[in-house]
Amino acid sequence: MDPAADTLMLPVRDYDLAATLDCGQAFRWSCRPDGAWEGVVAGRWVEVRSVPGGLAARTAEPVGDWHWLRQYLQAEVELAAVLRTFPDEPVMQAAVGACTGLRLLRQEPWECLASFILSSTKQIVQIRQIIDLLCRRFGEPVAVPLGHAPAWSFPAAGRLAELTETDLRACRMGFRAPHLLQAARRVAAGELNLDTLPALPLEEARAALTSLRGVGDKIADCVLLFSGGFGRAFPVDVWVRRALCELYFRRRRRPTPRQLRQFADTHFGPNAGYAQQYLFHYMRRRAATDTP
DNA sequence: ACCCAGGATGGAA
DNA sequence: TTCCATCATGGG
Repeated sequence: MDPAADTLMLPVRDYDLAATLDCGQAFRWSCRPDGAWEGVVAGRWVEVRSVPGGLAARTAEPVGDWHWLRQYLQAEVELAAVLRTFPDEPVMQAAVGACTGLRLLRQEPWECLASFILSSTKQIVQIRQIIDLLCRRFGEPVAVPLGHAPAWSFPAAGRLAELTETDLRACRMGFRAPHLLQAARRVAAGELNLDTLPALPLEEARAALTSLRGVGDKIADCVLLFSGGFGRAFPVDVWVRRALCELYFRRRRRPTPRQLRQFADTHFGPNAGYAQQYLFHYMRRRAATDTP
């Protein structure tokens, strides 16, 4: 054990690390053969593993205040209480039954916004590759355990703001490059303050985000749900649309985006975003296992 | 070769 | 309104 390392124990039950860290809400985690997950949060390398009674975390350097990780993992959330707010119907029962322990993280706003700007029409594997390239090129090296492979922070908005579109395109992000660049510049200039979004009503926060080029309702809701604490934000991507159409609109005409929004806003309750993540994970897992 | 991916946008029908 | 092409890139 590295003498410079620091550890933290988080008592929690119903926390499925694999489902949570690898379900498309965050893109920087990797699972080691021994089952531990490592990533970079708030500019620190960190390893998290499941242990009897909860989660155990380890950093490369001493940590005084663990708030950054407690905030990120949201282990104090009582999952059972969240699940109880879901509508009592067979679809949600099946979705919850398929992946107990799936949780929502509370991510850093800029990394979350930038990541989902890069997510449009990309598979999760590719999103991870793009973000990895971006961090290697423009992030800051962070301390890692002795002998460990190097790791980088997620580049700050101010760092990306000083780049050119060509620099970003070199990270294989294609037409998303100008979108990311504009977002970085507006955030760095203080024209868009991500830290104040959580205090706004959902509609206003969403409008602030969709004022960015390349950010529509779906990406905005990802940012609001995964980093802003908006429990009712409900991102509708291809998987969730598929879930809603197949599981709730079976015998009806193909719903318009407007109808889907209306349904999502009224059917799933105060933790609609949580329900959405269960549907997302449920559909993806089904697709992965059903097909030969 | 073809279709699809945690989309968004502007213009045509 | 709804439909459609386009954007860039890589996996299956």
